[in-house]
Amino acid sequence: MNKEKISKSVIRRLPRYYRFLSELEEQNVERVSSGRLAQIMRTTASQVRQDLNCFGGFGHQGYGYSVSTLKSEIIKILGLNNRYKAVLIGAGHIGTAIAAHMKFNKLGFELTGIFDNNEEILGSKINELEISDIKNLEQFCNENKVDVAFLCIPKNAAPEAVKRLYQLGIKSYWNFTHYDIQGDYPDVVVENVHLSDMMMTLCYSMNEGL
Amino acid sequence: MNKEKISKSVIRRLPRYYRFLSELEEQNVERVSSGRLAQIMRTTASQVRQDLNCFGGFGHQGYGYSVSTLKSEIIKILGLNNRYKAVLIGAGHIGTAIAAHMKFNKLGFELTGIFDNNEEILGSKINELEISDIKNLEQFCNENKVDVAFLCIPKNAAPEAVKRLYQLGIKSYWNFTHYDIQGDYPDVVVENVHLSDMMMTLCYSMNEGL
DNA sequence: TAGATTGTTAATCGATTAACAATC
DNA sequence: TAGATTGTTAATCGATTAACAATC
Repeated sequence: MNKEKISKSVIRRLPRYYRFLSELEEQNVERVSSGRLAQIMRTTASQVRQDLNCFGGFGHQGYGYSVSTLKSEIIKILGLNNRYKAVLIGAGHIGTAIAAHMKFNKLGFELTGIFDNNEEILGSKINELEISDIKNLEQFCNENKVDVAFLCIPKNAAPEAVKRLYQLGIKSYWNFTHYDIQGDYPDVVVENVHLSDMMMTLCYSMNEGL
Repeated sequence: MNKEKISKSVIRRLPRYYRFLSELEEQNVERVSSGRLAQIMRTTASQVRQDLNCFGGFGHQGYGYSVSTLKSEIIKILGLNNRYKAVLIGAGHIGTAIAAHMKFNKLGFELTGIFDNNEEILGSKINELEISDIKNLEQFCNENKVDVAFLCIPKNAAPEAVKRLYQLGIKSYWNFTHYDIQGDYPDVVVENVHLSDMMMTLCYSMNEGL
């Protein structure tokens, strides 16, 4: 694997490679050329080869890429074989949907705890996993190794929650709030999901034709 | 407003300007310089001025930008005063969360219909809005103007659903599935939300330190 | 007026695309 | 061998940052 820092643009394309390679594999396609892959991904063969070459020479001249090898290499690169232990903070609409819907173990994660402060839902279950009182967060994290937190709480509750999580040593976040975690904790890994920003972008695009 | 095509990168930053300007307004801040705004957004003053200048000279030399003017200009640019009529297709975990959680009318939209094929949930309500049988989609869309569809269904149901929606004249989509709409309908406006891709990216970043 | 800060042009940086020799 | 297709270098394109004259 290459030493050079891989650019964010490349990384963001890797899951798409992974998805399309999985499809090809399901269709029992054995090999694929950069040109064909580019077609599927709606990009250029050049980009495909550039991207894949960041990580090593997976291809064979005159042949292309082996679908199964390439797929498993990308799994390794993304680290999907991990089982990072995750806690979900906030079992409201979005949090519940995430907990119930995501196939965590195909994505490198395992959901090990769900926390909320709403007494009405404490004790009820999402996919076998009980919703715990946020008061027990410290105890839980001290007893169980936790790698990452999924933040599905209101924005104004976020600073306090992150403060507690950070103190517990959790430095990776999947952040559905608009709280700017990295602004306060620069050493942290964050993936932001700003659904309302995306809606606004969509709104702009719909306008654009005018 | 400028004729030049505005780049996607700029557009994706507009919601963030909007959010931070709203915050400043709440704090009764009257004016803001590109430098201050850059600090809040964690970018450069240069970028702020370049971005804003795509749309016209909202600033005043030696003074900066008026928070309220700038905010309302960005609302206009994004089109947040619109009430685009939306239907939600699929009232599963994600669909329900979206319907219940998003403040559509602050984001340029109005949710006017929810459709599903699961008989068990037909008739139940999310925020006053009844879940309708997907069989009635055509009838509903013919009787009501619909501008955009939010797709929260499984991937394999997506091609069929989009086919029907497209035939009904709906050419804008907020797409939570992995179905590549633009591949099949190039004239369509799509905003994709690929939550699992984002999880994989997070997984990669967590790995990276190793 | 002097200081601040914009709008805008120029310079830099990074990402994408093209080209082609290497080679299976 | 001939054809296909990679890996990689070079060229292009676009986005970000720097610089500075204009001006409030």
